[in-house]
Amino acid sequence: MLKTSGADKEGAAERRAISADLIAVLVAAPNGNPVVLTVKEGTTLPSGPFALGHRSLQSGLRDWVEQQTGHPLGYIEQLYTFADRDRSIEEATRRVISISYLGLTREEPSHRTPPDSWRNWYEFFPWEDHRTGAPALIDDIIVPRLRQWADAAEQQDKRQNRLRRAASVFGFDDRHWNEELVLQRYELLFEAGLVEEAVRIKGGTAVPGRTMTGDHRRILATGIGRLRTKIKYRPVVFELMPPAFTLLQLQRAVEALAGVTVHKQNFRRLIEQQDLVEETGEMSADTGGRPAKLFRFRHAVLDERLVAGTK
Amino acid sequence: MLKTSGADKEGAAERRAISADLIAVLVAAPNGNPVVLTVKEGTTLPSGPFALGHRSLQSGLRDWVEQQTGHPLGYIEQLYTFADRDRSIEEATRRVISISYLGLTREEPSHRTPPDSWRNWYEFFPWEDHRTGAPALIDDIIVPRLRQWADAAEQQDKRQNRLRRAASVFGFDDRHWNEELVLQRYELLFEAGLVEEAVRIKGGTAVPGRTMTGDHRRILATGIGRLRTKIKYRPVVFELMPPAFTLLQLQRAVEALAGVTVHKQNFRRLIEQQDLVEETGEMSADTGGRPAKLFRFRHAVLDERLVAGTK
DNA sequence: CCCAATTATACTCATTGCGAGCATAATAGG
DNA sequence: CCTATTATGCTCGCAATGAGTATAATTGGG
Repeated sequence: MLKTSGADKEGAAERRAISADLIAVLVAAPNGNPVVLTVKEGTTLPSGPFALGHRSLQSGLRDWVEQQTGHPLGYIEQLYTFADRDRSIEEATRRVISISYLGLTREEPSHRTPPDSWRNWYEFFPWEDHRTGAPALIDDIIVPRLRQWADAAEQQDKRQNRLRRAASVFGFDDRHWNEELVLQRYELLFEAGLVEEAVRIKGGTAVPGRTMTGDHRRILATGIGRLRTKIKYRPVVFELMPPAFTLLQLQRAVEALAGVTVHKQNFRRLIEQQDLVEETGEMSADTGGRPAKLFRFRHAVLDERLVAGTK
Repeated sequence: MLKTSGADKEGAAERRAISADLIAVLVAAPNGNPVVLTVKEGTTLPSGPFALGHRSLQSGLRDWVEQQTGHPLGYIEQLYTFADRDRSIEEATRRVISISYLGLTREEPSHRTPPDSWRNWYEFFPWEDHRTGAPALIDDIIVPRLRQWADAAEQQDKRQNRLRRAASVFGFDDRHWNEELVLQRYELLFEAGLVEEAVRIKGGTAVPGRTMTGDHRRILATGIGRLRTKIKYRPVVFELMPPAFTLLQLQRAVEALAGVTVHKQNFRRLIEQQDLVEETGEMSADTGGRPAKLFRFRHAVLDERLVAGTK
């Protein structure tokens, strides 16, 4: 399988059968709405074959996105490379390697893209939005069905195990909700046969939540989870913000991504004591209450030190 | 470059030119020695073509490693996928995608592998071992040469920028050392022309530190950095430990990976309050001082909750 | 013009986590 | 018996953090 060196002959036939795709999870957050770019009526993440023309994966992705959306891509990060044989049916003889990326863009979804191609990502993961408390669907549907699934195991210890895992990722039986475990929750639901993608294979009925082609929803879950982790220790939210913003707008963006609310005063304390922003001098009028100062991101912090994030 | 769908015809010719490799960063820590598996006299990481026969990348890697070393692979994590055109010379017409993995193994490097194929990883990164204080080579060689490099920039602000970056990743000018920035330090040295791999291209002379083939040292840096981050929030060190160990042995393993020492009492407090281990009932005789209790990892914690690591 | 609703912003307080140190216990080896 | 070495228990103080109180400045509706 693995040899100690790269160049050998017998691998040549196999190599021909390999092709590579890029898959992008492109995120924006116009007025506190967490959205992701999709194609084909929200069923598919934008992707395509990886060609030779580009210097690197990142530059290829960046060029393509900027051309498609007309907006600069602020931040790019590689997510994961998938190459499992069961990714799709045609791969019995041919292997597709999919390299997925997370990209953040500052701008409002615009004219260049069809209006419905940016989707609120909670359509795909309705159980992930806890900004107004835990969604009813968790207690009403998900937890009971996970309990059923746990009970269905043969051995005692396996039942316990399933229940513990379920409780720990979904935060019931007084564990608390950890918003970063997006992928773990999706995988648990998949394993329990509660998402459409699993139903296709094993049968049964899924819990609510829009499905996607192939394993795209899993890739999206990976991206959201990664982003939720990242905002806590790197100032990446600013890649989603307009040049000037109020602190509440910034907070709303963080909350949109994290899917939980934060304490307003403490949020501001954190942002300010880290010197992440500076006042523009202007005020925002349309806050609906007392006018708020406008701030901009201090780009200098990126050089000064390896800074913490927003949480 | 990217299309909205995977299956199109014009990409076919290009696809044929793509091949995929796996590259492994395999780590062990026999008696507090951080070692990595290498081939070709320590110049190369084990790697080989990625074949179609396996269900997934991970299972392929696992099978291969267990067969080669005769020891089970405790933990596997994908590191990064490289596909930049300038990775090597032959790739003008053919693109090699390299998928790199980090793997941890519990056992002592053994009979199955030649004795020198496990190398202390600080041979490759002598500036990374701060267990007995900052290595002299940092103040004596690296810092002066980085200052030279910073001074060599044309514009004032670029000089400042370089100096700030250098100070921040290498922890001089009273910033403190952040052991996680392994990759950032390597990349800075590369950019400054101070590692052999850069010297090959730009000329000049490198600072001490064993070099590797192609970009293997960069991949190793990625792996070490990732592992240093990971041990802080996931209990992965235990994958490197024998079934029973003293708390000091555990601490030495953590220190070996992190490259810094930790406060003994606080370390124990942390381990115990997290319920990561349980007493075996046995005592270790050969500690050289007061006998120490032997502990084992509580595997149950992996199900119970998403636990923190050792720091 | 006043009042309710909404948002901004300044402080305070208690708890926790964590770095750092002191003190004591138990062994080996000379 | 003394010293070196390791194990282990405990305390102190600071910094970060979660949560609440109080006050200021708007808008919009009666």
